[in-house]
Amino acid sequence: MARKRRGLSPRHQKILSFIEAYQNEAGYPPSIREIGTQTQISSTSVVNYYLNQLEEMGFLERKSGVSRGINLLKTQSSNVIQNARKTLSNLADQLITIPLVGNIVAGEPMPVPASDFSYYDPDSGIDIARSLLPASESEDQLYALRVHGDSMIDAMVNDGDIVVMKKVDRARNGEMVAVWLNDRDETTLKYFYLENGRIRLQPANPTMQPIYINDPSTVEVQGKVVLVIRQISHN
Amino acid sequence: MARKRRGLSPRHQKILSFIEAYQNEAGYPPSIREIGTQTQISSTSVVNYYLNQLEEMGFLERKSGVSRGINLLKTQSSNVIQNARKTLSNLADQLITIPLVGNIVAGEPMPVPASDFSYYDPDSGIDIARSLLPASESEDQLYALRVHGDSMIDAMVNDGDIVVMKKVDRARNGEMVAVWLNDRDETTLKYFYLENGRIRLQPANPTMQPIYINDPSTVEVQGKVVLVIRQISHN
DNA sequence: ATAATAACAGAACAAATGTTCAGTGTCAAG
DNA sequence: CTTGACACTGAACATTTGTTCTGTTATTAT
Repeated sequence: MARKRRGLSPRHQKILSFIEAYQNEAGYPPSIREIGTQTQISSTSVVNYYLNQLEEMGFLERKSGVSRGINLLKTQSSNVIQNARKTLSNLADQLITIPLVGNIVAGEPMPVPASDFSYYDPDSGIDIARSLLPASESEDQLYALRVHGDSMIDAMVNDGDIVVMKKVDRARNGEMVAVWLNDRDETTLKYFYLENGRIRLQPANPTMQPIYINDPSTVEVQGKVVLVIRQISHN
Repeated sequence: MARKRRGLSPRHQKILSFIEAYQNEAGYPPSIREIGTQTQISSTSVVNYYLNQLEEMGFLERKSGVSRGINLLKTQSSNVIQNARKTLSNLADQLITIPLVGNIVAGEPMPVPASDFSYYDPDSGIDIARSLLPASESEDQLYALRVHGDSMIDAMVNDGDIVVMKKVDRARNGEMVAVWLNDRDETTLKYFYLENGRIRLQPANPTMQPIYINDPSTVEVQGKVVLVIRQISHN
């Protein structure tokens, strides 16, 4: 047997990179003789020989009979484009738009989007960097509300703040949730704890006292709070 | 005189778009005869005639003597790339990274970046959608701090919250600022009001009382608060 | 060493392709 | 109408270019 050909020989590489450089510069592929001259190959048949190999390896396509009928397949520039596309989609992924579906007021039920609300118009949405959200949050269950009034100050949430919520119907212990209290006709934001049959709603403000609810059916969990944003307006 | 040639005739356009399509498909430009066949031009000399015109108009370059020596200059695909680049930079503009330079604690002076701190390493930065910030905010003066402890609850800011600040050394009335109180050895976040020589520092929490300071030299304005972000962690 | 295969040389050939040129028709301005 | 620029035809011609063929030289396995 003769020598094994593993991967690309220096000549293969030289030819490939020359073709690509030529193509980028001239706008069309080089001829066989031009390739030969630039890669120190004296005979056109040898260039032909290598081109056929490169075609079999899948690096290019040739059209027999046509001058300069070389179509580079795995080029550097195609990588550039692919990378750009990748970066593009990555960037797009990093920024997600969350629909601002309404206001949250203590005295009235808060708006909750329908179970499948992917069809909303983003006429009023807020843009959030993905990195601000918990890593695994599926973004299609998120919506945002603007807080109206000072009634949420025990949750450290101000008038005008934006709360980003995730649609859930049951809360786990320690999560901050928006709940509707049936017996009080009131919406509130509290940390949720279910402790041996009794619900404890703990204000975020550590100086304030929790609410205890013995009948869990009187609280309706509207969603859990994922993010609170306060934009300070300067006039 | 003869008829004026204004812009591109249908034939010019047909030839150009064919060359581009061919180039994209095959990876190399078409020959003159191929162009003629596809654009219903019977004579190679006419194709040559048009190609020379298109070259003079700057749509392509030709290398005399070389087969398929056509280099398309103003192609659609170059537009695609340009657009992608544009979109890319637009997207990048929408998302800005703000350096997280340290913690803000009531009992000690808060870190303030140097006057020109554009050279920081973004080892720990937070990404913010531009739309969340006041429109005209120049982003190079922004930095972020993480709040440590419960001492800012009168500013409605919790332990762990992130405050995005803008570097200023003087505050205007109504702005929320971080100030260092010399005589108390304390950092605090308050709304700033200068009222006939006296400074009023108003807590964000409407249930709390303001601080009045008669000697303006005892307060050092460290920056104004632009945004407050609270990430609710779910374990 | 020897055989087999890969790598290369050189030249001849044929096909593809660009170039040129002598004409023809058309249209609009003078 | 005449003229001249423009649009176009057809074909011949000259190069460029890919292809092929014969042969030589290196490399490697047995």
